[in-house]
Amino acid sequence: MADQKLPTRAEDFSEWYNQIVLRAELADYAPVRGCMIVRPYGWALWENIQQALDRRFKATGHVNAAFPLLIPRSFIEKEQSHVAGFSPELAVVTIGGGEKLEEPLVIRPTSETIIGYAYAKWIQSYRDLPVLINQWNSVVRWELRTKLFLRTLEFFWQEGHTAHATFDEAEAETRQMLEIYADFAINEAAVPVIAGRKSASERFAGADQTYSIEAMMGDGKALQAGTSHNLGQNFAKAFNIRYLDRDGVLQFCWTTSWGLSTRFVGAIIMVHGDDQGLILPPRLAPTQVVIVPIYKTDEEKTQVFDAARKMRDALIAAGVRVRTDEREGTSPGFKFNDWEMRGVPLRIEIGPKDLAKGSVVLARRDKPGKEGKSFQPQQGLPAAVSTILEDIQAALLTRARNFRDANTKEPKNYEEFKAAVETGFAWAFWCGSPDCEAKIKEETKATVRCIPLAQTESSGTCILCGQRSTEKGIFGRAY
RNA sequence: CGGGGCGUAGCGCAGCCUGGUAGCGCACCUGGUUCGGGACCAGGGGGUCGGAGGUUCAAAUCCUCUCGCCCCGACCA
Repeated sequence: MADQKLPTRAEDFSEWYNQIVLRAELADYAPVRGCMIVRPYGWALWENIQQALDRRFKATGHVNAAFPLLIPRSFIEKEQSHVAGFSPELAVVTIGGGEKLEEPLVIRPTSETIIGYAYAKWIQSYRDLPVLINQWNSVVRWELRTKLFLRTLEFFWQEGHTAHATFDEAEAETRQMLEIYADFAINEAAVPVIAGRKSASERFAGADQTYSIEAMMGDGKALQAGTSHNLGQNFAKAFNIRYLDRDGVLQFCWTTSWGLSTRFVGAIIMVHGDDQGLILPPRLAPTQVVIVPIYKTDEEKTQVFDAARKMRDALIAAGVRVRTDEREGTSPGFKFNDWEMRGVPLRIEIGPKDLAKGSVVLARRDKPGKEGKSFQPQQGLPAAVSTILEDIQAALLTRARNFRDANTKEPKNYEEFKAAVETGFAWAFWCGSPDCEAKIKEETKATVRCIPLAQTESSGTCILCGQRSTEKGIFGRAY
């Protein structure tokens, strides 16, 4: 049993990640380079992410729809910076039904253009606004370097697209969706994120303003976990999305778009996972509780299974996502490790000794070994389990936040800055010039992840050039 | 696309240097003993050695080309 242990995160973070994805059966490699098969367990996690987000979208007035996968190439070319940004990574269909197509079709890398086309047809009057549509789909971007969940040629996401009468409304929408992403990340995924504005160089192709939520992974690197764009009137002008205002004047709409992808699964893995494997936040875990029955004889087995199933049913009735592991031929010890690899937040062990005492053993995934184990009476178990799951959820967030804060420095000078971004984030004033940004990246591999919306000081000097500056950025090496 | 590494059973690898017709561990199947932290014994199934071409009596092994994957860089959610 030599190969049962994962490499530790300290040894090889990248390999640790790859193996968790494969061994927890979240995803597998596809026959096409850079593509991913999302396995049922990974998809179940994604479905829970979808539900948590979709709920929030609906609550803020958005509706879902579906737009086509294939887009006329000319559409992509209508918005200048959009085509410049995306053309290198487009997959293009040139043959259909055995015939060369008159106009090649691109497989959507994102849907601003096709949606712009539709919105232009649908919107006539200010009375038609705002339009608040989201779609759950997959998109294709021909990336050079891929990694399961974090960057694949095809990835699953949601993309929201809205149209408004004024800049202010569009900006409010952009910021609202950013807040929704942050709320989701923190309260559902227990992933602490920093919400902020992107620098010009990191802006979405075709956006006036891009906002993002940024999280710190277990190796100190940053991951952009969701983005929200104020597209200004760029796409409205490219696709002629116009409305007649109250005064009878024809105006261009103001549009937004925002997306969060299966990359977020990668964030959950890298934020919470430990050297035993995955740790899933209870609110998103496909299985929140696993019951492992322990027995020797057939008679014990019957009794233990019976008790385990009753317990399972009581937990289901209490709204807990629970399953019993009734596999034959594997030892309890194996099952413990197996479910720890898969990140199940709470394990219930039940055996003959527990039946005799009317108790069970609970083992928390977030606290390895004895420390996380406790005896619990079978009476009132569902309530106790719910409480513990909430406690785990909170503990994961606290731990992740502490880790991030411990690895976030406020360097006084450029030397300290360089040291800080070796291991984590640096929170530093930046003059805003692309030159300084580029030079910092060249010298340290770190980039401005975002300029946080929550600023703590009103002015200082740029960490590189020393010019007066009014905003601090979060710098770090990014995935 | 540049640099590096690797393709041999589902997974991890040995064999290759020095050609002789494929092996180990894990996993899988069967039976038995086990079972409160990754069990053990016995038996068994599974391979176009990434692909194509070449050299040779004979190629996993030598030569040429090719495809793919992983890691590191440049670009990105």
